[in-house]
Amino acid sequence: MMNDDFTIGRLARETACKVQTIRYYEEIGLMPQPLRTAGNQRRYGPSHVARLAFIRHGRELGFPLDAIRQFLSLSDEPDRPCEAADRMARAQLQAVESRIARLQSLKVELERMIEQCKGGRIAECRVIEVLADHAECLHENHVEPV
Amino acid sequence: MMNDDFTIGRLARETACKVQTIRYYEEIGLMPQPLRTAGNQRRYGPSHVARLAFIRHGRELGFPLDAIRQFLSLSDEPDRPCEAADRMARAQLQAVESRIARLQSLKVELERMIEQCKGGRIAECRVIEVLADHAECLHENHVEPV
DNA sequence: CTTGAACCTCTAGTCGCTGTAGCTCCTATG
DNA sequence: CATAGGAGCTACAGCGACTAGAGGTTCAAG
Repeated sequence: MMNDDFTIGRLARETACKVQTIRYYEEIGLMPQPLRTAGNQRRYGPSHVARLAFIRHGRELGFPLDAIRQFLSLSDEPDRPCEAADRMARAQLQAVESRIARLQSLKVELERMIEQCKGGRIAECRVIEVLADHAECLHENHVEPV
Repeated sequence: MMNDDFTIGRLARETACKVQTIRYYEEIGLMPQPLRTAGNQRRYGPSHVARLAFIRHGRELGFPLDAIRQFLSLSDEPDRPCEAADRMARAQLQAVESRIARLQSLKVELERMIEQCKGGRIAECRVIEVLADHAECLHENHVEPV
């Protein structure tokens, strides 16, 4: 009926996801347990392809698996308001924006460091110097994880 | 002589680093084993403060511990050319730049997703839709890890 | 001398996979 | 029909850089 005839390898190719990753998603309950052949091999159908593509796309957009789990359960209730999905997307946007800001300030500092290094001996190396002495930085606020 | 009289907690406060993290750095050989009191507690001196500050600053600039390990061994040989340090800093800058580029394209896509969502039901939610169908994305290239 | 904050070791957990070892299964060819 | 080998299976270890907790000990102030 639902012709579940894709092997895990086929599913992996279809969705550009590694085989082990699919098994991992199953283990943590993100992908449902598929049918098995008599010889215990997994067999998938189109619904699995769609679900895995959804997950992978979410990951590519930087959502953590937990957010994706929530998106998936939201998408199971098409009549409910999409407020929650919207909120999660906005939160992710915020997270992305703050990481960009953080990386921009790192970039500036690294550039400054590199530019001032005239390629002499370690003793005069600005790169090492700046690392050694935080006071030489312009930015005090590079604290959250990169 | 070198008055090693900072406790680990004091060192942690001094460098804005957690106590466990200091012990972890010692475990992986990034920080040297300090003196111990008769009661087996660690006692640190100014050189430890400097070294840990160096490490933390490197981390804040996004360098992996391995790069920091190299910086540290470079700074032990002040007469050698600083080429290697320079190269590492440039590599880090490149990494930062490519992460910024990647995040910028995520940002655009998230904004598009959010902007088109009119806040109705899940069934019409653009956020869910875009996640479900990769073809709705403009960017094909969001593949590397965030 | 007592209290309690800070220290100690050891272990396990985080996140999202990735890799390996040592099997079994499936299918295509001879 | 036998066999080869690619693909599948489970189970577990490892990555990076910490972080958290249990359960015990030490230190310094009062």
